[in-house]
Amino acid sequence: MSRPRPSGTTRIQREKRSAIFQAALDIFAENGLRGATLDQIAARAGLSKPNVIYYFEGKEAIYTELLESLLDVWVDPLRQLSADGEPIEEILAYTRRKLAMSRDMPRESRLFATEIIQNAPRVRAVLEGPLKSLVDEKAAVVAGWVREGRIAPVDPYHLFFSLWAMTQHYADFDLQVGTVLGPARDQTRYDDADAYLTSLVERLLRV
Amino acid sequence: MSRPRPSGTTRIQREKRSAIFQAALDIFAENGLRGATLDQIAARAGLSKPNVIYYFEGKEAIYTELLESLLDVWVDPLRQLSADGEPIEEILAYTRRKLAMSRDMPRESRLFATEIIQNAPRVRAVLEGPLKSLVDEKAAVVAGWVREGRIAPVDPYHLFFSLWAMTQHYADFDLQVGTVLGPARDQTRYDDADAYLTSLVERLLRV
DNA sequence: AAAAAACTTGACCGATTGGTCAAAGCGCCC
DNA sequence: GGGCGCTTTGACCAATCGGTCAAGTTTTTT
Repeated sequence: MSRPRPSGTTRIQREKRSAIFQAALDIFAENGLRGATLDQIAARAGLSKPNVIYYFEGKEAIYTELLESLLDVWVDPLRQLSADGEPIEEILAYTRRKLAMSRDMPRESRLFATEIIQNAPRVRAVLEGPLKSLVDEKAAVVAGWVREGRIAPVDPYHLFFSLWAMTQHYADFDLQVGTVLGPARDQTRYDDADAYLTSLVERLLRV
Repeated sequence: MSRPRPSGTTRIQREKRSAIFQAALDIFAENGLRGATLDQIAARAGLSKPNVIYYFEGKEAIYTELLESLLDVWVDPLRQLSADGEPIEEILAYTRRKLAMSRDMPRESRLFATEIIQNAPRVRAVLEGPLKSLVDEKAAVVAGWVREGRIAPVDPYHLFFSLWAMTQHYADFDLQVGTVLGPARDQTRYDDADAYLTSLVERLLRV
């Protein structure tokens, strides 16, 4: 409240706020909110600490704004799941979208994972509202497919849980996956995962 | 180095060290190493901060000792996977052991999850050594079952990844699971998960 | 029961933390 | 090019951090 926010949005504001978000994503994903420091974020963004505070109310504000700005992107793959398509193809496409997000946005995945593990005091409302509604809606679609006999009987909610778990695992537990697979399979990791998940979904859902 | 460790192990030492471990498990699982404070741990254990330091070298020592003491328990379910049993029954039993661990040891699950997500600088050696060996050994068993045509062809490593991911998901993402399922299904959550995973494993592996 | 050993803690310390503030720099429009 | 508002920062602050220490209390040993 005490600090007057700049009124109009200038070019510099867009650039610097974006740089801070990028830096904060790195730092928060690796250490969580409490484990991250403003100095780390400022250093990574190439700014001084007071300068960071000039653009955001404080450390927690960076965290919550970052989280909220990512939530939409994060649940978007599920939004695209269409009741009109061929059921198994739809679920396979959803699985691939989620796996691609693990490959291309591992920091975001880790950020959410850390937040949820630590009881998400900051995104609880979003989980309980929009996310739950969306999942309920799409679960109903899957339940419809089951009723029509177009896929094998399956609990839609646990199906989603397992898809989330398996795809996000490759981002969140990247270190473990890399260690167990060894350097030889570093290149093909996500291709192998894609093939495995494709086969799993088909076997699970084919009537 | 400076502080002389007590020589023999007394009753009080066992009790207090155990109390500190329990408290530390709570705190570390929720905040990670950097996010946890000695004051929090001491308060939860019902001790003064200097008293905690009396029993451990420092915060990091509590963390690493805790982690190491849990590692054995954590990978034990996989160790029990026997090449002599009926393949699908063996993998189902393994899945159930892992799911039971999520139900009964959620804090431990979250502690490991946080550690791995944050690049596990402290358990890397264990991952690269003993864990990798164990997984390689058991993956060979599964590969053997595939070769003999006793289960459907799968990549053993990705099979393990998916089982880890799905079972641990119920502990690590408990808040999300609970929110999506709603209070009505709170009681049956783990029974439903068990039924779902049983069906998934059977459909995935049955020839 | 007395001495030794083990245990406990209030007071304290230097380092780091999130955040403030006044003053100096900079860019952009007239 | 001069002025005004946006931007930047060095110096600083109170709070909290991990950890120390000397002095006391309790438990165990003899």
